[in-house]
Amino acid sequence: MKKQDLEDRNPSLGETVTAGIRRLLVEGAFTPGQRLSEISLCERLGVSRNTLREAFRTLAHEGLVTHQPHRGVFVTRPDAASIVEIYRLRRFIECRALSEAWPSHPAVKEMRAAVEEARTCRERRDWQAVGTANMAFHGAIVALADSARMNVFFRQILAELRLAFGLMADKEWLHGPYVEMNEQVLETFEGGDTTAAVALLEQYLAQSERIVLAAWERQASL
Amino acid sequence: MKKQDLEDRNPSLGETVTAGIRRLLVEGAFTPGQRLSEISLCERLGVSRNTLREAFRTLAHEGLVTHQPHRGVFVTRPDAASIVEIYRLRRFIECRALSEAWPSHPAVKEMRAAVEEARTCRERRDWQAVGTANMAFHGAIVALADSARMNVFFRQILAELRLAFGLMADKEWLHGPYVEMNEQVLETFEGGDTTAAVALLEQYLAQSERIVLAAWERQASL
DNA sequence: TCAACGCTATTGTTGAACAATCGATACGCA
DNA sequence: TGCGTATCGATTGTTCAACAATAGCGTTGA
Repeated sequence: MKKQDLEDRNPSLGETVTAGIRRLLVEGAFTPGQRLSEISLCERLGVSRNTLREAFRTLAHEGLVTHQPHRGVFVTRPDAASIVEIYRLRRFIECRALSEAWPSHPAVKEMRAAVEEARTCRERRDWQAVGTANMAFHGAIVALADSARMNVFFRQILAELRLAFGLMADKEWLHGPYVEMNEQVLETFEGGDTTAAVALLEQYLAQSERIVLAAWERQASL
Repeated sequence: MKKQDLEDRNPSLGETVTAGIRRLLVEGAFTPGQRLSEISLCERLGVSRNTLREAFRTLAHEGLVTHQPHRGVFVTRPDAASIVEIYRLRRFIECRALSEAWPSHPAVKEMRAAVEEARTCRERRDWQAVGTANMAFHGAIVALADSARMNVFFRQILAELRLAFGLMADKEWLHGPYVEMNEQVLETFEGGDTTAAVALLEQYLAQSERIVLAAWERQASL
C-alpha cells in the first residue's frame, strides 16, 4: 500500500483556518505581541471556538504564536536571540544542502522558477510577493537534500523569521537586493562551481542577518 | 504580583494527554499501523473527544501518528526510507553539534548523566529505560549546539525513530551495545580529541542504522 | 498608600447534537 | 457466478451551549 503525500486534496476546515491565519501572520496583518482573542477571531473567520483552538495549537507548535495558559495566544514577538539562532540554522542547513547537491536535482528547477517569480514581482513592486518567492528559493535549496522532515522544519523557521520581517518598514530594502543575489547563487551552482556558490550563499545570509538585526534594533528602541 | 517566566509549568489537560499518548507510543504500547479510535481512547483516558483531538493534532505534527481525513489517526508505520532519512539527519546534526562544541558546555554534564543512567538501567536489564537514557545522551549532544529549535526538532525525529524500535523483539541487542559506545564518545571528547570523538559517533550511528534496518527488513517480511 | 477581596471577561473542558464521509454489506442484473 | 450499485452503519468533522477555572482589574476599607 502506498501512502499518499500530504499533497492529498482534503483541506479540512481546521487546516484551512490554520493556513489562513498563518498567511495573515506572515503577511504582517497582526502586530507582534498582539493577543488573538478566540471570540473575535472565530467570529471573523466564521468557525467555532474548537476549530479555532485546533488551529492555534498547530500554529503554536510552529512557533508563530505563543500560548500562555488562561491568558490566550499572542503573536510571537521575535527577539534578537531568535533572529541570530534562525540565521545560524539557515547557514547550517542551506549551505550543507547546496554543497552536497546533485547538479541535476529536480529542485534546481524550483530554484530557477523562484528567481523568475521574484523578478516579475519586483517589477510590480509587490514586495510581499518578492518575499514569498525568496522563501520559495531558499526552500528549494533545502529541498536539494531530499529530506521531507528537514523541509518541514525549514519552512517553519522561515515562517518564524518572516514575523520579524513584519517589523520592518522598508520592504524594498529588505527583499529587493536578494533577487540578484539568489540568481547569482543559482548560476554559479549551475555553472558547476559548487564551492563558490556555497560561499556566495553564506555571504548573502550573513548580510541579510545584519540587515534584519539592525532593523530589529531600530524598532526595539521605539 | 511578579510576572512569572515562561518556564511556568502549567500542564493543561490537553498537554497532559498529549504527553501520555506520546509515552504510550514510544514505549510500544500500540502496534504501528494500528488505528486509534477516538471513542475508545477518550474513554480510556477519561477526556472528551475535543481534548483528545487536540492531542492528536499535536502528535500528527510530530509525525508519531498519521491523520487520514474521515478515516482516523493511525500509529505511524515507519518505512525503510524514513529510517534511512532519520539516520542521515542524525549524522548531519549530531556530528556537527559535537564537532563545534565548547568543551565545557553544560550539556556535557547531561551526556555524562545519561551514560551513568544507561549503565544503571542495563544492570537492571530494563532495556526500555536504557533506550530512554540513550535518547537523552544524543539529545544532549545536540544541545551542545545551543539551538532551542534544533533541540525540539531533534527530539521529534528521535521519537519517530523509536517507533521503529518498537518493531524489534530483541531490545538488549538494540540498546545494550551503545552504553559503552556512548561512554567512549564522551570520554574521547572530554579528552580533547574532538575529531576522533566525531569519527566514533559517526561510526556508531552507521552501525546502529544497519542494525535497525536489518530488523526492519525481518519484520517487514512477516 | 496599599493590601485583600470579589467581580468580570476570557480561556479550559465537557457533552450532546448533527452533518459528512468511508467501508462494507446486500441487492439487482446480466 | 460475477460485478456494479444502492443502502446502511459506524466513525470522524464541526458546531453549539454550558459550566469550571483562572488572570486581571477595580473596589473597598483601614
